[in-house]
Amino acid sequence: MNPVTEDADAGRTPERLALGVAARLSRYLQVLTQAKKMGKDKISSQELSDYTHVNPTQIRRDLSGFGKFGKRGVGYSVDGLVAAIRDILRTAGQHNIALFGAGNLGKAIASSDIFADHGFRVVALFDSDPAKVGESVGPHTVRESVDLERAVVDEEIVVAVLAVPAAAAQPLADLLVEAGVKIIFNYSETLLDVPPSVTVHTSSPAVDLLYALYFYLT
Amino acid sequence: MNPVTEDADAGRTPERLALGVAARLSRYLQVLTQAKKMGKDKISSQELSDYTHVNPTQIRRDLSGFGKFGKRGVGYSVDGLVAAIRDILRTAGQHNIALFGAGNLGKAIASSDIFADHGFRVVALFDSDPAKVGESVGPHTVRESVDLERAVVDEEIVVAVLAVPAAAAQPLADLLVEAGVKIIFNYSETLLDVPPSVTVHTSSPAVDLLYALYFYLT
DNA sequence: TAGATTGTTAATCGATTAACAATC
DNA sequence: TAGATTGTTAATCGATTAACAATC
Repeated sequence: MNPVTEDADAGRTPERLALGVAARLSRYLQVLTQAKKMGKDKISSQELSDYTHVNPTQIRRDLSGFGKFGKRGVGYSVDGLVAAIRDILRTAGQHNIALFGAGNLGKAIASSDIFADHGFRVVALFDSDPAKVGESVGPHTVRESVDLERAVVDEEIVVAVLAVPAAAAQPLADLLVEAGVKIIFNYSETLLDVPPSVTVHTSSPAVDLLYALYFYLT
Repeated sequence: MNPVTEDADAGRTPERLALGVAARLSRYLQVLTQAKKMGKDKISSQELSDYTHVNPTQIRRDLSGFGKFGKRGVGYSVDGLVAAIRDILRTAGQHNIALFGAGNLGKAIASSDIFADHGFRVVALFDSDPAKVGESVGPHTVRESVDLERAVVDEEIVVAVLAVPAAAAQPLADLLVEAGVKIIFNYSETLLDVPPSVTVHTSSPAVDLLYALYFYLT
């Protein structure tokens, strides 16, 4: 039940998705992945709305722009929708991640399957502390950052996840840019300066919390 | 140099901010906090734009709706703008957090100052594992969850941060709702079912990554 | 069939941007 | 003064929503 039997995508979506649509589709995907784990087979736009806080009409609208994925009176097939959204986002494949920092946060990420569920595979774990090199963390062995440039090329690493102290973040980012990494996921608080061709996403739980708090306090 | 000398806010912003505005103001605040750490005194809308990827005109527009915080030809005072935004978001005070789970992730959060920078104070660290109770993590001592309900009331806890295994998340959320917690910050992958009066924010780095990847691949 | 839920329209609302005078 | 950057307007564009026929 492949939702796209012809290679018609190039014709249908010649341009990028609007930022908002891409963000929402990613969120639907997360909920669908969890719903599947919980044994759900079908899901309605109303249920998706309960978990994402996106208006159900808008969910149907977002999806219907790309095809008719639902069944009236029934809802959407969880598997079918996962496949459809992955196709729309063109992120159906496997993507390799390098993880930097084997402290508490690095270990937490390396041991979790939060990335694996979405097709991201941690293929390397680096730490600058010689005492940590060689240590085992989950399925990984901590490596020296000296291998960095070769690893990026050899292991086709597109994304670097930074779980390092604030002071180490910018120098490391510079090395990563030079090595050809295109997306840096920054868990430190530092503001990173990189060329425009590289995307930095800084994780900021405190910002999310401020935002949630505003709507609680008002 | 208090940007709001009269208590005119009630008159000026009788309603909630639009969702987008509140989200963006939170992000400006994060950048400003970091800029201050880096010793910056003044900042322009262009610089703010470089770090937030928000259009500089929109930044000025967002801010000018609440007052004239900048100086033409100069920019914004970092300190002044931090105070102004905290005032607009009404999150100028201290807010108490309870943290659940003293595993790798819980330890990482407890030791970080990522929340402290924004006025959030971790006042309690709980773990259900008796072996961990009593252990020291940064400035905290791991407590038993039995104290939960009393702690929420006595220590005025508004936000609970969940760094627990997926299987433990929903039962814990049920307890927290009963104890009167209003905001749950969920670091597990689980979809949590809570009453409408409680806000759940599920952290999903993989979703953010999918989103970033889409714009890299296209 | 009866009930439920999608797909889609039409209308509104808010977000976004370019441009530029005001002014530090 | 000259250069820079804000505050603000006006015009456009996309997001959001209610409503309902189509149909499973």
